[in-house]
Amino acid sequence: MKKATPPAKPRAGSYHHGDLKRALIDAAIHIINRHGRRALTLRAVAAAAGVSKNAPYRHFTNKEALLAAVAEEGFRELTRRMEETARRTDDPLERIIQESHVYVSFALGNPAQFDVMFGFDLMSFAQHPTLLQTASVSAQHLLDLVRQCQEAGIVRQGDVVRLAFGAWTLIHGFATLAVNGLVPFPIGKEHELQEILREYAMSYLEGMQERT
Amino acid sequence: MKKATPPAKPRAGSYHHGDLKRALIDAAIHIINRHGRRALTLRAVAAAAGVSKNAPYRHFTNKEALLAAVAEEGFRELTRRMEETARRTDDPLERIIQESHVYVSFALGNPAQFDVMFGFDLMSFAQHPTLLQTASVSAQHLLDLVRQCQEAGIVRQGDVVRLAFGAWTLIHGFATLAVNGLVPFPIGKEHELQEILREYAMSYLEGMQERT
DNA sequence: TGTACATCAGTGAACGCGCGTTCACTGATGTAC
DNA sequence: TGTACATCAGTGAACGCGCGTTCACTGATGTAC
Repeated sequence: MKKATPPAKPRAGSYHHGDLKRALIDAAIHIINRHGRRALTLRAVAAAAGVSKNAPYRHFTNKEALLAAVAEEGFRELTRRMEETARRTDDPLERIIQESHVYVSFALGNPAQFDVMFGFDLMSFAQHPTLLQTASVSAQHLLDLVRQCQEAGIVRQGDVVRLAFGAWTLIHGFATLAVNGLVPFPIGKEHELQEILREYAMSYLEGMQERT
Repeated sequence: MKKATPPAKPRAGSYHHGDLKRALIDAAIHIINRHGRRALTLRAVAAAAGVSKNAPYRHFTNKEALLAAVAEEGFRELTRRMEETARRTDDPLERIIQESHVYVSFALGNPAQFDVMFGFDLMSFAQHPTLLQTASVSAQHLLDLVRQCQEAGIVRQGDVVRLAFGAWTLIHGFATLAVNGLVPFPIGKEHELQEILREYAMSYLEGMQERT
């Protein structure tokens, strides 16, 4: 079962519903992850939140705005999980391996949301500044991670953006293909996924060591 | 300008249109790449092919079938370009670098089609056997490539599927992120894209060398 | 070679549905005096 | 503390549109005799 991030403050002193905006976002995330992108209609979201079909317009100017909120919440949750994982160890190598796992797990557990987060057709990042900002926090986290690897001598010196983007590329590609069921070997069990990601991360990092 | 793959045999002795099926697929590809996924409606495709809005039903059982054809044609074209590139050199290292470039270029040039090719929500591969088969030809091509690298001693021995999938993962991730405009450095010019892909491919292959 | 018939690619009109969105409203809550 | 008013979250009905799909048809082509 998926629990909403922090308890979402019931805000006792609120108007009728309590915190409908929050409830709508949660409902939208639930629907999109369970039933796919096409099932995400404003009507369905409103119904799931137990509210009439045009109530959402009090909180979102239109459907796209709700979708942007779904994506934004996705980035926030992803960052939260990665940071939580980072706190568990000091070893930057282990961090990068564990966080790769978190990234792919998030994608597998929230396939359609993940798709929206990186879907260019449905909306453009530029039009949703807070989304852009939230997404760049995730990116920044990765950047820091790679910088730590550089400092620890695991990864060679050089443009950290290029190095980090390479790592992201690998993990993001894995996540994308995994979501679409295109991984040609079993990753259903936790340890299988762990193992293969460890292998890939190690290989990538080896390739990223100082060149002779 | 995009030319249909081979001249698509006008089939002079055909009924009214000549080869409407082919024309519909071409029109669909044109529309989806130019105006995005949402603009791809059967009506628009029919209109673009200069035919009434229900004529497509003579050739496709429904919209999803047309979409599957669009995806299939994408894999066919991608494979064609990769094979063409492979023919230009005997050096497996150079092949893998050049074909990476072809892969990403295809994605950038045909963003929405690329999206459909790997979009799980709109259809499931399993329901379209010929699509699955065409896609696996692309996969097989990559597998052969990595095997050649093994034989040339560029890549270590071991499970070729795992090694190849890792490479795919990297390139596919790059393509996906590039399509969404998320690459944090310029790749607009040909040589910029070439250069960064060469860097990544080299790093990946270094990581894939024999381990001590 | 000519006629009668079968086939089937493409037509035109229409159906029905689900959707995002708008409008005029209601009624609960917060606030000024 | 009590009353009058303003605010605004949520309602119910309806609009209008675009879409996929169906239906009965038409008319060009291929084929049998």
